[in-house]
Amino acid sequence: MQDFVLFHAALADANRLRLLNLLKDGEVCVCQLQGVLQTNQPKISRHLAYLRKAGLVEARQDGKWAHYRLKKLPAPSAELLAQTLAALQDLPQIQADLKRLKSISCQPSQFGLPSFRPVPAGRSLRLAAINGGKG
Amino acid sequence: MQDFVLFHAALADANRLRLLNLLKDGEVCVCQLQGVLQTNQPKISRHLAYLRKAGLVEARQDGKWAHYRLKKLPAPSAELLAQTLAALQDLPQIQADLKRLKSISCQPSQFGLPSFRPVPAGRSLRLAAINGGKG
DNA sequence: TTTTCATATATGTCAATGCGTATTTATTAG
DNA sequence: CTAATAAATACGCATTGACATATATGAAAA
Repeated sequence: MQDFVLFHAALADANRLRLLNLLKDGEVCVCQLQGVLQTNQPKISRHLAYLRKAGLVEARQDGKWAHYRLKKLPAPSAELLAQTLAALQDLPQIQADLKRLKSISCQPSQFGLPSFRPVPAGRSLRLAAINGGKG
Repeated sequence: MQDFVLFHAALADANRLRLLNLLKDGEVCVCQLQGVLQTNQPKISRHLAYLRKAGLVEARQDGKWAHYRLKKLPAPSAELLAQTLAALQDLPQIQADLKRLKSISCQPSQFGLPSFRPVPAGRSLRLAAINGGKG
């Protein structure tokens, strides 16, 4: 019972719904999430931590970047989440978020490029390449 | 967006999930809901009011009794609620609730439940006076 | 090494929510 | 009318959650 309560509580927040929507097609870097939601970084981090504790997402650390993705859920929850995300697609803001995500690469400082370019996120690029042959 | 948030917030409570489950097969009197959940009356009333404001249930007044039922929901929410209720059916407490509902008729005074739970320890002079004066 | 930067967490404040108790409203009975 | 009963609401309190600011951690750069 408590599982259901926590599950729905995790979805009962606009920021978290937007975050989950951004993760629906694969893992995304925190800095991009911040760029899309246009808010301060601790806020993103807190909501991601909430989702992590609720078991809805998991994180992969890659150097100093953290990439989040949806977690594989047990049967009933997986269906519910999928259905919720599907229903959200009608909302203009949700569509705008996805559009914006595509236009934002993983550039932490939004107003100045770092001297390196980690990876233009998403797709099939493997950051493991950087991990293995870093340098 | 806010609709989704309110919807999930309404489902993010064990009492409300149990209440919705009890309503899934048709309208039920408040006094029966109280009998099944075995708790004080204002608690039931408050959660029902919450569900009413969230648009998930509606009430029918019948003399001094109130009967609640699930409200017809717009497409995405209806599916989500149905799926949630279906998933709940696996829980022992949810099954027990339904079973008890069938065995309870609409006669509130039978349950012997006060509208509030009296203080356990002696020391409440007013309550003692009332109880003593009556009996 | 130190600095820089991306992310996480600690802290303090404020609003929302849930609870138990008490009271009020509305309806029926005498 | 008064009394009794079903349900809703008001009140005080404790817990939770969201937020902004500040600080800590940890990895890469210089």
